[in-house]
Amino acid sequence: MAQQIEAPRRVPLSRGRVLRAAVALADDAGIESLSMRKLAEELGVVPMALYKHVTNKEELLDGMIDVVVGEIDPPVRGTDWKTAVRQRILSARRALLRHPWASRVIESRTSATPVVLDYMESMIEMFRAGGLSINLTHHVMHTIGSRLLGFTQELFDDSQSVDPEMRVVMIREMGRKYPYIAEIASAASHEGDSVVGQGCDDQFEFEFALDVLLDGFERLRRQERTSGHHQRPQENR
Amino acid sequence: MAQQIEAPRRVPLSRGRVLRAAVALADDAGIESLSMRKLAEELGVVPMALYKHVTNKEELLDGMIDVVVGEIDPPVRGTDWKTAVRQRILSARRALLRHPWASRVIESRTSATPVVLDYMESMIEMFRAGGLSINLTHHVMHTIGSRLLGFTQELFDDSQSVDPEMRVVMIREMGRKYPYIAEIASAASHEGDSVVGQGCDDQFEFEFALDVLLDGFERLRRQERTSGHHQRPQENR
DNA sequence: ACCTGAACACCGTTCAAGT
DNA sequence: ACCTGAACACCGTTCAAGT
Repeated sequence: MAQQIEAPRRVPLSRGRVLRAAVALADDAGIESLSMRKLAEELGVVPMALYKHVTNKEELLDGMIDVVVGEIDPPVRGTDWKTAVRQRILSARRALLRHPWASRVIESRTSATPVVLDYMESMIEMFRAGGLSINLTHHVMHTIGSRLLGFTQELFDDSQSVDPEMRVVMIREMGRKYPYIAEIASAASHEGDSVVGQGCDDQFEFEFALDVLLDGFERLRRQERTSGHHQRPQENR
Repeated sequence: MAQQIEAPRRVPLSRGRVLRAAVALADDAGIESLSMRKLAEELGVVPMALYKHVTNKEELLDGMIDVVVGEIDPPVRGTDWKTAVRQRILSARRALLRHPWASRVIESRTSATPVVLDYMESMIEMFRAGGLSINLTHHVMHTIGSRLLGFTQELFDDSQSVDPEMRVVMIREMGRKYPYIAEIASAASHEGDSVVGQGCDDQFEFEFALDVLLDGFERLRRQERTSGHHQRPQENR
């Protein structure tokens, strides 16, 4: 009868369970504290037991990305290509914001998994259905880059929150050496209603950039249809 | 007299020498084999000696980025803002291509060094001098993101070279599950003269994307000047 | 055949002992 | 006061020994 009490969580390990536990651990404790050893401990298992379901840590990370990409909504039907693409990418962004570690892990990936390829395939299909040529779609995919999955490579991380007073002091301080940066930082503090009083409205910036791109693509698509062939945005050389 | 022979390279360590050695080591052996211990060995020094010139590995990486950013040409004078920005960013790209590890290290950085802030400050100055408002410049900086330093966050790494025959086989193989991706990959193989017969012309793709963005910014700048205030790219909501 | 403990070959960094 | 060897607290993964 002691047996019943002793081994209660004999849920057998599976790839799915390993991946879900890894995602949960990264969500809670941060990606930097996700190690094979800690994950094993979390699952009440010896480290080497993980290697039965995942060949190494790289593949574990690949699998975790697959979980996140799996959360992206399928394309909506019955609208123009631009609206459909826009909505899908914003859905991807929502998935990514739920897992703050995901964008950094995606950046570190060296090759795409089948799940990621599926996503890319269906995004390409949306552009092609919208009437973009193969070549234009190709360039569009390169141009949109990581935004396709709902994030942007920002040059610096301004996500750390500082209280408004402190922020004003920092901006004034900065203004001595970097007047132009300070000007922007200061303007960002007062701008829209949605800005909480500090830093940038990331969602606004993301959508702004996305719309610059989509509008540019639409313009190129129209050029293509009238001129009959694809051409560079402008002759800039 | 043995002394003269024994200690020939008594060049004293300095922050500059440490950073330059680190850059050289990363260039030669790859960023993944840059460790404090190996760098110390390279300099003929005990690991702990490095910590006199660099407080930890993070700061070493920051310093390495500063070396790369220091290689970017200053802005050219006497042209319109778009040409000047374009040329500067292409110079940044050249610096980055000389140090293939740099873009990944930049991605991993959490805050900007003074050298990087200097660069950003002078880029903002270029947009402002071109007549973009503070707010528009702000959004432009977010939109351009990592391209400001000459690279793009690509979703997958197609840099590994495969011989053309192998490539054709891979594309056909892929075509079964991912017809749209294969279509693009196949088109890319035959496209321009500059394409070496496989994969994408990264330089073309970079400039294409850059021009989509710069043209979009110029359009918004003109809108601003006629309407008197800044507005979203289009009313897309 | 499966599972797993110990060990290997590394890390970045602390710290106390040596000069 | 400076320098540095050894040690600490981790890694991911191999491998051989145990069941």
